[in-house]
Amino acid sequence: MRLSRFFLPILRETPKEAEIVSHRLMLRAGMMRQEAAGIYAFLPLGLRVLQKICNIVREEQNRSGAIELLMPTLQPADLWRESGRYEDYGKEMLRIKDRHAREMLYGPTNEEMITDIFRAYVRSYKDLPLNLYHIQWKFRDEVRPRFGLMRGREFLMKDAYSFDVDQAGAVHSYNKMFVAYLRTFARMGLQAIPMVADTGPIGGNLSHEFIILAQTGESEVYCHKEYLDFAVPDEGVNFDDIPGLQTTVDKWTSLYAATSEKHDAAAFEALPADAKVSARGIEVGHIFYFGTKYSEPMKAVVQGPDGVEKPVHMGSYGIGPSRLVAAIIEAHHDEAGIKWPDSVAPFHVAILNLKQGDGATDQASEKIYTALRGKGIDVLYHDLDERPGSKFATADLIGVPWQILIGPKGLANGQVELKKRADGSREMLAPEDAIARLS
RNA sequence: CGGGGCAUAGCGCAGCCUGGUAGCGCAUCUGCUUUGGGAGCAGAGGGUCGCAGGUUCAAAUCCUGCUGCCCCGACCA
Repeated sequence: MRLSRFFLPILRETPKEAEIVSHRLMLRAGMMRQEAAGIYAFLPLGLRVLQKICNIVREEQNRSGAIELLMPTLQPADLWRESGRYEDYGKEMLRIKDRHAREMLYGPTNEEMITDIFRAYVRSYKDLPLNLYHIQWKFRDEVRPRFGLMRGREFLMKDAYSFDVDQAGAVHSYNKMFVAYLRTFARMGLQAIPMVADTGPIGGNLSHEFIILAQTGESEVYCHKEYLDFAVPDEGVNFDDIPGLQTTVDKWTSLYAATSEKHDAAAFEALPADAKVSARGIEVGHIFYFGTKYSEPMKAVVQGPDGVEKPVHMGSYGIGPSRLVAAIIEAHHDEAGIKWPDSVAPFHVAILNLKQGDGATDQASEKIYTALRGKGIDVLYHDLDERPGSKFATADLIGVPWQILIGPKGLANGQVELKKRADGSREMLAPEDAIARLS
């Protein structure tokens, strides 16, 4: 992508409404724009990151055996009357009437709808287990939205719903998601720690929040230090290996880890002094097992081998991709801007032509640009007529992992400079070598 | 929802107390010079001062009401 043909509205100064670093940097980097309290438009750069995140989420959901579908944002109120949650949800739910005065709502979550879909088609235990997910916008009319994408009212959520004949099956489904989540966050450069969680209005009795540690986190969390070094299962993990998955989950839940709501001060104090980690955390995922809470009132039943109909055991599993954009920035930034992990970077490499209009640098830049594109690499070519300093600042701000600096000085020796954004390291290379390095 | 604050050009702000020509920096446009860490000079464009009432000869400025947004707290993926 040539910057001259892209839409990247960089802000040199920070809009005053932005308090936390991810919010500031997203606005400055031209990733998003606020349209109302807690409601944002994703601009092209932000969308690229969001899509990368969604794709990782999708790959890991698929790998674990979950199946993607897409439910609507608007739902009929009647479904929610069946579960009893239409009244329970309160003002957080955005209620709407259509032209026929039918009561609708903008979905804050989808348990009722997925249960409705399930019960319409599934009759037999032979069709289970089943895990259906979608990635869709949600709306929760928070009293006080804040911190940009971190706590918006409209947010993108991946929500998966599992269906099993019995509790043992449901626990395995839960474990699959547990492991899929470990992998998902790790791939984004985040060390997420599963913590014992409150089940909240969704209900149930088996639940974990996946928390990443960050100074600007919204809640106090407490955990054992060893979690920070635990290895995440590799992509060869066998999701059908019931005891194997259980062993992994047991390991990841063996040590103390809790958010402030579930904090047990005595248990935490009992840990060795150097093992105690008390920090701020950002919730990036939440998984629940809630049994027959919805299947029973909504009559989502299957016949077992014995011919008896029983309500299915369900769980639901959320990840907030839009919040993750902010969370990743909180974990990966410095004074100059964002430092995207490769896996979610909006572009893999930025070419900075340090003397636009100069025959030699123009030619070298074009050549490298074409070569990288030919290899299918996401490259942003800064081809505007700006001074070097300005190009450096822009590239550092938007956080592209690699920068190729092409200037007259280097070219005089037949070299360009390759800079790694993460640690600022740089080296002079022949253009072909820089290209090879990035391939 | 309780408490606090803000609203003046795209962004950041001054002006308001003490009413009288709407200003500064950055950004934008034109030209020339410049080109390895947010360039210099010269010129230009851009604002119903959040909205609605009121006071006054006259309101960005004083008064009343409303709306939007931000922060702290309570609540949540």
